Amino acid sequence: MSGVLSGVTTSVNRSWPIKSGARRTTGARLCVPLAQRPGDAGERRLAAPWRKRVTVKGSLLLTPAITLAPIVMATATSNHYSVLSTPSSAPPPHSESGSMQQAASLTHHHQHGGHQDQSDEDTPTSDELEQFAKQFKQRRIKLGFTQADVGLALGTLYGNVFSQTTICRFEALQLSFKNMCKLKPLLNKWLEEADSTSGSPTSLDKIAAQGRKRKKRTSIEVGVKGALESHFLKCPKPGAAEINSLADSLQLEKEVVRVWFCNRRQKEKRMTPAGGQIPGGEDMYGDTPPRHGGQTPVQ
DNA sequence: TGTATGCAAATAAGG
DNA sequence: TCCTTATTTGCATAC
Repeated sequence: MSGVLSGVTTSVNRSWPIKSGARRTTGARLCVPLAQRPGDAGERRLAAPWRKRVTVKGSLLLTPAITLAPIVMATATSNHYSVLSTPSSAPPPHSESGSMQQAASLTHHHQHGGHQDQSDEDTPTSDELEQFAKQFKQRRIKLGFTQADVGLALGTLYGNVFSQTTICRFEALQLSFKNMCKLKPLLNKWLEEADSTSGSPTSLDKIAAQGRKRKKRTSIEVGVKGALESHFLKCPKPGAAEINSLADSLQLEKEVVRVWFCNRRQKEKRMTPAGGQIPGGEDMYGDTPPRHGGQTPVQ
């Protein structure tokens, strides 16, 4: 579906070799936070990372982040990407719809009742989010949808596709609190739709408005990346003209190259010990502005 | 086959 | 117009 990127790059192949230290080799599939890894927004890796410090409506919630480890383990159901109307596999017997209704209603806990706007009134508490995520997952599985199904369905319904990854992280509470709040209504709508198999799109269109369509992630090939890298070493902050010619020679969008350099600089800074020296010498940009008191570690 | 996760591309916000 | 910083999101791959 989203395989097409207007004319550019989206290369197909794996572009990044798995680093030897990569976590995925550790075997266990724990929700191990990678916060320690410089440069990783480690917070997100925790289940409900926000629970440990988020203040909602003035109240400070602090349940151990661990609380919400993987719940219900999916009973594997085979499938292909399908949209709402077609559950991945034969939908499991619709038993226990009782508890299934809960998730949806849970969401409306605040939202309905009044019809309030997205004001703080609407902001779910982290407990509600946790609860919703949990029940969402249970219901999704019961309905016979995979995470990928849901992601795609959101695209179909709202014009806003999400990846399996995102749905997965939502369920595992591995998104930021704000992000969770943002996705929740969409998922809840989907849930309602999925339930009322009637299939008549309700007020979905309204939500579609939010739909920003994210550019498909460009996969930069290893060779190209190498070229960028070596260029970066020589000149970490190329000017527009340089970016243009680089983009030309590498056959990348100018914007892709620009963003690559931005991200690369960002990475460089992250890897640089807090107040410290770069393993290769002084500040390579030569302009390290004493910005806002330094970089804010991402917790 | 579906789910979990590392790394990084894309985007948002403020300057 | 482009930068920095922070955050969101997904590809690729491990499990």
